[in-house]
Amino acid sequence: MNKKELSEKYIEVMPLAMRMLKSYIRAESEVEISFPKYRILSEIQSGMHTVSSLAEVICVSRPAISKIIDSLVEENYIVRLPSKEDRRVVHLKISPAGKKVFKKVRKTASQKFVENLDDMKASELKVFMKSLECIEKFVNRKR
Amino acid sequence: MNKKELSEKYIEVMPLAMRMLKSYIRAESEVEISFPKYRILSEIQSGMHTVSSLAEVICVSRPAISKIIDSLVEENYIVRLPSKEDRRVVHLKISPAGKKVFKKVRKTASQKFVENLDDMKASELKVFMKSLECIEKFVNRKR
DNA sequence: TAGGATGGTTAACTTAGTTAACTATTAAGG
DNA sequence: CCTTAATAGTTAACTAAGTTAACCATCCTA
Repeated sequence: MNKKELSEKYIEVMPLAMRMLKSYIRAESEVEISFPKYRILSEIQSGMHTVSSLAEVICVSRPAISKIIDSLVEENYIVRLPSKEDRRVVHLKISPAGKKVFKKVRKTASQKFVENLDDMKASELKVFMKSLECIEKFVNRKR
Repeated sequence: MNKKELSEKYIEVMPLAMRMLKSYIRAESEVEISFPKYRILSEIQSGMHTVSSLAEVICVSRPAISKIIDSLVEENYIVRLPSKEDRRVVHLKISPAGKKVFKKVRKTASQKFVENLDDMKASELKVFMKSLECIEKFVNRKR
């Protein structure tokens, strides 16, 4: 197995896979949301509730996060809550509206995705899942 | 196998995989190049030599491609050659400098990638390759 | 208690994308 | 032929998302 070949395949495939995903996220006709915003909502829900932690997990600068937060606050999808313990930090909380949008977008994306899977056999699905887990293992090694 | 689970895994893993790739492309310290530019150089070399064909394969609007081409021409990495047969079309050709940069960046990215693989066994590499092929098959179905 | 570290924001800028409108050219039907 | 439609590319005007540098407020620590 040629490692160089492998890396070239990776370089070839990932942008396509990512583009497909983005098109799913943005395919929601009623509630439009960008992919970065979707990711932020998602991460906040799974416990990342400060600008710094978001910046770290998404691997983006803090000002970038701060600006997207501005826009999400503007849209009433999240609220900024200054911390009592440490007055430098601002806790980010998803609003009911934000939760609703997030769920809707996730559902639509998931449906689109599933549509694309509908003629796959169980065995193929299993292979697909294993593939994703393999990629996941790769991106998570050596942090 | 739960299809919804599968889609959620996909949504989780792909952004990470993509971010890793981008960091490799931009890791070249001497010759810095953005990922979209890298992709365009890559596609031109594999035969896509008009704005339209690039826009289609990269799934981006033609004006977007046209503008990046402007910048690549400015940097002397590619040249625009008006076609003789059809005077509407402009053929894009990579310059020696462009080829050099592309190769250098690809080499660096590939090295970084390979570094990350170095403790993988042959069998694991094979699984990885199969995984990428699986993803590839998925993104290429139903066009 | 002074000095450095941390958390967040603002400012100024760049890149990459969008749609709409335009020019030039080619293809096609009556 | 000649008008009309389609195609290739660019320009214009705009937006989103990213960068670095600089700044303020707060907290920690020697």
